[in-house]
Amino acid sequence: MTGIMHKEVRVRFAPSPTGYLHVGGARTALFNWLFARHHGGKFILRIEDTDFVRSSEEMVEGILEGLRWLGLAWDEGPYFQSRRLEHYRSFADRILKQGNAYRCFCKTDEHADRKSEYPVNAPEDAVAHECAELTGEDSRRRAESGEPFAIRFKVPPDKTSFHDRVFGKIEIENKILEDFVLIRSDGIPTYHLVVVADDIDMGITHVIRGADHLSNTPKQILLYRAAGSPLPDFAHLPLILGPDKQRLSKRHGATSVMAYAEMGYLPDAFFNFLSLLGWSPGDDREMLTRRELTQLFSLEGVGKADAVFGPEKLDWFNSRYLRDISTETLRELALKELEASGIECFETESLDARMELLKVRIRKLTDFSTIFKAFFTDDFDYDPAACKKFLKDPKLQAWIPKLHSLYNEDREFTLESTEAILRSLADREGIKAGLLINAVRVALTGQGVAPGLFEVMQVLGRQRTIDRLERLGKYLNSTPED
RNA sequence: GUCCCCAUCGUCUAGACGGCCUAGGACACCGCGCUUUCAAUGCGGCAACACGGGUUCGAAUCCCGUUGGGGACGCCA
Repeated sequence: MTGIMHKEVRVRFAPSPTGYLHVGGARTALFNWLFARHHGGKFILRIEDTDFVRSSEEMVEGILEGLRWLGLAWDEGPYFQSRRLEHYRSFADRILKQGNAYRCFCKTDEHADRKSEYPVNAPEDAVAHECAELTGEDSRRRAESGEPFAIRFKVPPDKTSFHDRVFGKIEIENKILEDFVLIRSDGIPTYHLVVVADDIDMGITHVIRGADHLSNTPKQILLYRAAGSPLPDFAHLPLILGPDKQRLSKRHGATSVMAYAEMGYLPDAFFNFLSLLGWSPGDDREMLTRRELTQLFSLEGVGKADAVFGPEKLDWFNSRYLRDISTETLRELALKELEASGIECFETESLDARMELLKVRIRKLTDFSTIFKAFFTDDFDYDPAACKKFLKDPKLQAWIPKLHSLYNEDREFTLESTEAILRSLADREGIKAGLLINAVRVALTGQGVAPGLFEVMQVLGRQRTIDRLERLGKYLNSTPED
């Protein structure tokens, strides 16, 4: 156990499958992964599913899916705590035999009562447990007679302190700690026990987890001591909060990692964004590859203050990654997105040209099936705002058919010819070209904003351009002026 | 209520030994340029050391207090 392996860094991500992988958990996993990779160590996945009521198989799958999407491959596991119950029991027995724990025969609701009282009583110290005073003889006899009991850790007097790699020295008075349960009366071990037992067992060298565990750490340290095991390094990560500075929750919208996948974010962008939440390389760099991140990551760069999860910057990262991606990859992603949205894409030949036009304008993959839908299907609507802005001139009713027939006669239909035709029509009519251009943009894309109009014509092709002009003509005729 | 922790622009943050900080970068936002709209891009702008005391020749950086925020106090994890 010790010896040859003692230098290898071993970290773990230990989610409980009572929900999907949320951004906070993902960030924790990410930092663990980065730390392991940086040190050439192992990243272990452990599922903490000792809460049988709330845990589910489905959630486990969801968590694995999220980790895979983010590209956080684990080196060992997943280990399931629900399959190691015997192990924890023997760990607890050992503590019990040593006299560092005792059987508690109280009913569970007795403690519930006491708990409801304590904000009123505001006791200095934790409530005492009379079962701690039971003699070994009594205790054993009652246990053997079949009376149900829990096993509680006997918190020793004095103080407990430790050095956290991000928060520094943490110290508490042990008397504020209640004798906590190790094994419930139904025989199922609790979190504090399993986490310590497993971390010892799996040779975890660095416990990197959310700061919500900071005040639980002293209890666990007591357990390490009782077990006679050396302490791992602890590094608690500041929490991720919602824009209202409250703990991130469903109220804040999407908190599940897979929701971001579905909204069209790229895993690399999300990865990069997450890596900068609570950590900084120390300089101004922000666009960082996994490789760079791995090289740069260190616990020293982790800040202490909680971070607000603001999606605007994620959007920016995403658009940057989208822009830098290869056309082939983008094409595949676009096709996947269109398929998922039930859009049948026409003319796959000019797809790459369309990608080129669109890539600097999209912020999310879903933009392909929403605002830029008209680049892939004829089944699109005119954006009401665009109509209001660009189709209001009644003369358009005459100009659009003219343009339609001009393009119909234009055999070349090149970038140059299409532009020349439109501009000369504008000249003859004595109007600004922009007026026509904007209207035609609505005709071709349904939107008020799009890539350069004549380039759009090229990627759509002559026939489609003509058809769409005709469609606009009909639309203008059928719409009563206002 | 008790204990623990945190505190730089709206947001993410840089800011090792206190002086290089009239506090830097990025996102967002606002102008201007480019332009057929948008995006991209270039330039410029707005905007922070929570507050109060110390220590010091000198503090965003150290100490104390206040305020604010978060977390933990379960036979949940």
